[in-house]
Amino acid sequence: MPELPEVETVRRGLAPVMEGARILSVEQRRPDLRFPFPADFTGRLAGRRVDGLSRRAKYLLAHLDDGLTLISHLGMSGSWRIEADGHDNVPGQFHHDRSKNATHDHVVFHLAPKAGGRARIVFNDPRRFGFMAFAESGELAAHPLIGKLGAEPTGNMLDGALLAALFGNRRAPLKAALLDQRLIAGLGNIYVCEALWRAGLAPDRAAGSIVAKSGGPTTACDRLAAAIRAVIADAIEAGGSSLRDYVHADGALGYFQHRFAVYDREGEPCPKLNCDGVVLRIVQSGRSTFYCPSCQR
DNA sequence: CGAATGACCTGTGAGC
DNA sequence: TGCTCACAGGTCATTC
Repeated sequence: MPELPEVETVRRGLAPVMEGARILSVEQRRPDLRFPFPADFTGRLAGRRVDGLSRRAKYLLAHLDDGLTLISHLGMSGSWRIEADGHDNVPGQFHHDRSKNATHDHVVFHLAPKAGGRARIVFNDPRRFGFMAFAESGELAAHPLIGKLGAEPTGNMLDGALLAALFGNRRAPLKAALLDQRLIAGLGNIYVCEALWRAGLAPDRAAGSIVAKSGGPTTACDRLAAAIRAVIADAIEAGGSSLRDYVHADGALGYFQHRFAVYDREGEPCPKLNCDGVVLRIVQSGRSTFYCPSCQR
């Protein structure tokens, strides 16, 4: 369920255990997820120390002490969980109650955390749309999965001018343009719906149509950029959002925001102040879009 | 090149 | 209870 905020939340959950930890061994329980695992996957990880854990768009990046980067993606249903390993206690961790069956536990990392003790982190993914890959030392920026990603929707990079430049004369609907990871990287179906609602823009408008010919003080592109950043920042702050089978890295469910302004709220009143619209569901390029036809134009 | 479609895979909830 | 169907937060490959 992971869009950027969920991946960032996972990163923050994993970092205290993974960063500085030595990888003792890795269990790989099947030959592939969405793609085959890299050659000698477990062999290249065993014995390495994790220098840092970062994120690019929806990719989680583990930087190893020999320069190798482990790239992982959660797909639609992937999750990580942390468990104590052996009899040692890992400080601050971690239940493994969760009557979750282990059927879809595909990869297990056995770690010696910096803080001491033993931990294991487990990658679970029922639908197996997730995957793992390596970027060789020095090749991360040009990696096929990473190199063509667009702007991060966090921080100051994303503003109205950038959106105007990206959208140009594109005829694709706003919804499709915002989902295109080559333009902005990290938005998914939920946060695109939410951002368009916040910006008051209809999802089926051509992306190019919101680019002002001669700009007023605040253009539609400015509003949209601000809305995207706010939606993402709020979600990261809330610890990400979850539905159904998403599991927080430390197993803490119920931590997340479960309600959205328009996403999955077909037929409900638009929550915007003084708007009497009703949330509509339409299908764009095969995926549900939720929006308010009254205040999104 | 941009845009639209199907494919990948399992689980869940709704409706009968 | 059990069956079938529609649908699910992502990306890639193929086609026009």
